[in-house]
Amino acid sequence: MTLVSNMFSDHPDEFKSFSQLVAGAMASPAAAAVVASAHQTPVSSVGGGGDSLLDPRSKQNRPTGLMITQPPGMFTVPPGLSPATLLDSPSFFGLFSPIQGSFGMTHQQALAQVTAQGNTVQIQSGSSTQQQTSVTEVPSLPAPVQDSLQAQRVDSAVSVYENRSQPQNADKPAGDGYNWRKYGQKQVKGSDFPRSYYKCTNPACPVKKKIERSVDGQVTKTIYKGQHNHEPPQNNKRGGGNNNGSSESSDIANQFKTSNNSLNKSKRYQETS
DNA sequence: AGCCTTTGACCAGCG
DNA sequence: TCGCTGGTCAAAGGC
Repeated sequence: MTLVSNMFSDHPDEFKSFSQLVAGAMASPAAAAVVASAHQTPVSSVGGGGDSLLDPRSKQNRPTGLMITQPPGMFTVPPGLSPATLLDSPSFFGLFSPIQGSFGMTHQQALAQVTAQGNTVQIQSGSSTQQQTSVTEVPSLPAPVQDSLQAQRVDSAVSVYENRSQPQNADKPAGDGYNWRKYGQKQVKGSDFPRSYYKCTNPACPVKKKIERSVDGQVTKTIYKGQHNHEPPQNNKRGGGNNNGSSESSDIANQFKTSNNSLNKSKRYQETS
């Protein structure tokens, strides 16, 4: 984080376009992890362990095209961390504690607090082996899901370091602590790659995620979204569109809307696994 | 048998 | 009002 922050602030004229910026970021795996997270809310920034991302010079010097808006309550974590392992990580709560005033709280307390807030967590992931910067948004987990994931998180915590150096597999994303079922795929406007839609297979789990993958199978973007426990159950009406009653999902969808011409939904891509 | 993926169709939101 | 777009459903087929 600090490395990139310094890169922006020390060389304000060095990156003038998105491609230049990405190229520069890719030169450093650590830098790649924060390319798209340049603009953070205060909550987002605490993960950097300080004020490195709050440097006003950084904001001024970045091209506007790079700016990615984020809903409040999102923050970034290093590549390779899964939602489940993230929740189990002491550093995860360290990310929240400065804002929440929860220094010294237990994992259970912090977990409950985060869940109650219904925050969405955004993870930026990238590696030297990936040509795209991955964006992962992770929802806070509903309590039933947290319970069901307790055992899984033990294994996830062990494997997190192994995963860091490996490309993500969107088709078999069980490594993030969830079991997913794909329920749709579509070519979306403004994206070069098809977007796949996954649901958590756990009946008590409202979490969904969208994954965009490049033609060579690399994950370019992962967006998690979840529903709060107090929200009404989903309408099972066929073809419901945004009829799940979740305002959050609309916000996230709008976050990635663009004005480019579309490739119709009929255009499908065959994913390889 | 059960779960998963694929994919055409449907629907709501939005400009 | 209408067309575009993203998100979802559900039948069909595969494993």
